[in-house]
Amino acid sequence: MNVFAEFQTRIAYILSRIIAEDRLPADLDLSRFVVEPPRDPSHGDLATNAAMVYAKEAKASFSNPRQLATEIAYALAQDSDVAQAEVAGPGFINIKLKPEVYSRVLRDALLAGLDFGKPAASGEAINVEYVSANPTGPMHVGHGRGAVFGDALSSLLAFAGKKVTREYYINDAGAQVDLLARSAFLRYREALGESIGEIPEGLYPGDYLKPAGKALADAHGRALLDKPEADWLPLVRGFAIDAMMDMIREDLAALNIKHDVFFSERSLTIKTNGVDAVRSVIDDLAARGIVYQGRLPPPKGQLPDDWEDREQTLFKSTDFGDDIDRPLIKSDGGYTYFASDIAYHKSKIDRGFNSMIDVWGADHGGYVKRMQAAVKAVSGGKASLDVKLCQLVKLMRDGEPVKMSKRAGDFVTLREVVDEVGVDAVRFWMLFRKNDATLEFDLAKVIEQSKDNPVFYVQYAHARGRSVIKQALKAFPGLDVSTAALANANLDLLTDESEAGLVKLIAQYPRQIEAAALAHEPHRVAFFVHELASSFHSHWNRGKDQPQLRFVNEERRDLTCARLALVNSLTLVLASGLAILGVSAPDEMR
RNA sequence: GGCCCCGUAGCUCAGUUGGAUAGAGCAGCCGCCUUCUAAGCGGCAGGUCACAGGUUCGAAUCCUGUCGGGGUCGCCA
Repeated sequence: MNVFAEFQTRIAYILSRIIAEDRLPADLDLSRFVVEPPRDPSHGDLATNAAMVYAKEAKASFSNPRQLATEIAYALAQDSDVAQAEVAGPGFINIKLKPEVYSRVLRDALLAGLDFGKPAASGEAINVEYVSANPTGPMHVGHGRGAVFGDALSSLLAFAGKKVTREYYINDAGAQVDLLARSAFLRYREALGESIGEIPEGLYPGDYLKPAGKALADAHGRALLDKPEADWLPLVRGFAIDAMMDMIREDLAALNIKHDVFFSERSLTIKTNGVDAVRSVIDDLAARGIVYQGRLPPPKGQLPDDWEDREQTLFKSTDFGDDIDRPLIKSDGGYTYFASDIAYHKSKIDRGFNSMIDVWGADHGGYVKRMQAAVKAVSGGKASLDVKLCQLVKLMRDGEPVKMSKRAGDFVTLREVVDEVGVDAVRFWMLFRKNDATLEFDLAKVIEQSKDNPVFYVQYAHARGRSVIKQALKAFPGLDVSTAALANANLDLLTDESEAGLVKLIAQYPRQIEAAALAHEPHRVAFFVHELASSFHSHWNRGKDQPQLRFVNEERRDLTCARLALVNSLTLVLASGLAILGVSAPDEMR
């Protein structure tokens, strides 16, 4: 039950009656106004700006917004759930609900359990592509942010009733995987006892390739040593990519992240009937006249020293909102990354996704417009692509940046960080920030189990709630604390203002979920559970000075049950929110 | 130079898609454990929402420009 959504509907109905009387235009967009909690709680439980939003359209029949507001408020006051509806300021309508509405919400939350706040499933298929780190080495912290963000966003959307496919795009087709293969081949020779010396500049020097080299030696003995590169490269490449993907999957598993689909870029360049998927898209677009041969102006600012003005195959992305047309074929005749990316997104569309989200690093920001242009072109405007850019992670320790050696292979891996601070802390910390703001990740702070750390703060609230229920069982042995039983408690006994505040916050959960899912912003869930935890801790502490407010009251079984109902639904909402974030909700923290 | 993101309290950040008197947490100061977990709570102090215009009943939020920080700029991925 979402009281905000319900009143949105009821107010829309009131407006439609006014429309029926020809006092508002028939084509009024009834989704323009909002119903939200007023910033100042003394204003009531709900506030709507409906009268002000439609001020212009109302001019003909109403002398000012307040007059329209007065009429809506009058109609609202007849609603059996409304205690009071009054006009304030320039035309706000403040609504006070009858207490039993909140009893209903609470009962609803208990019975729905972890499904509370879940809207009716729309079943819309949505593809979320995230991580997509190159299969050339272990994941670093920056990858981790995108991974956690994409995973939480997927969970959020799934909770909001979408059919979510979590996808990983393996960049296994570029020059970087050939370098990987050469690097692995060196490790192979090393495993066979050769002294390989320093890894040459440009290859991947990390020790993580040693096991792959060893495995190659075990599988092929000395058979590859004397062959020319052209003969061993595809084999070693495939082998090394598999090894790297296994490693990346392990890194992801350490963060409880799983993908449904691993999509290989290389598979797009495999020919069936003489044509590969990339060629086929280019041909399609060319047939429609939006791929052409032409010249690009040289880039502004500093000119690359190897700039060569030449005619090339261009996609007319300017027709679809991009600033410049984009090349599809490299000077060596291979496809550009963009070309295969068009084929890749077409594959998503062909697989039934009209709604796609890509999670990228901020360094790919310049790529967003062309990709969206391509999706528009390929789908004929039917499909939409939202790109979420995750900003840099600044890794710190005690306020000092963690030094990362320039020499590759010596960076701090995601795995090291997870092992040091734990999954819950990494995930929450990365989600407790908007994706497009840079993230300061201080290992010392993240690991600190204290008030300084929002992870433990929220988890503690959950544990504390569970503990209250345990304590209640001591005072009332055999008490039925199942959600079904608690839903039957006399919830009207929750009359204290601070208790009511908690219930009202719980009532906001469905609305927060809806907004977060709509905006593709999982951080809102993190902030919401934090706020809920804060209100709970605050209320709990009131019981210190005012023992009559404590949850467990040995003389009042009925009151205790009502309060346990509150605590129970509160822990359910915390657990639900934390589950979306992929953070555990422990029953105790000692 | 073009494009994208950011600029809110000393620091790290929220701000319900344009709403009412801009909020948290740290850091600072003053309090609270014979209390269902003090991993907690209450209070004080802290602001020209970078700047200047514009849009309207109403702007931290939208538009234009300026300044500052970051990213990116044919064939890398």
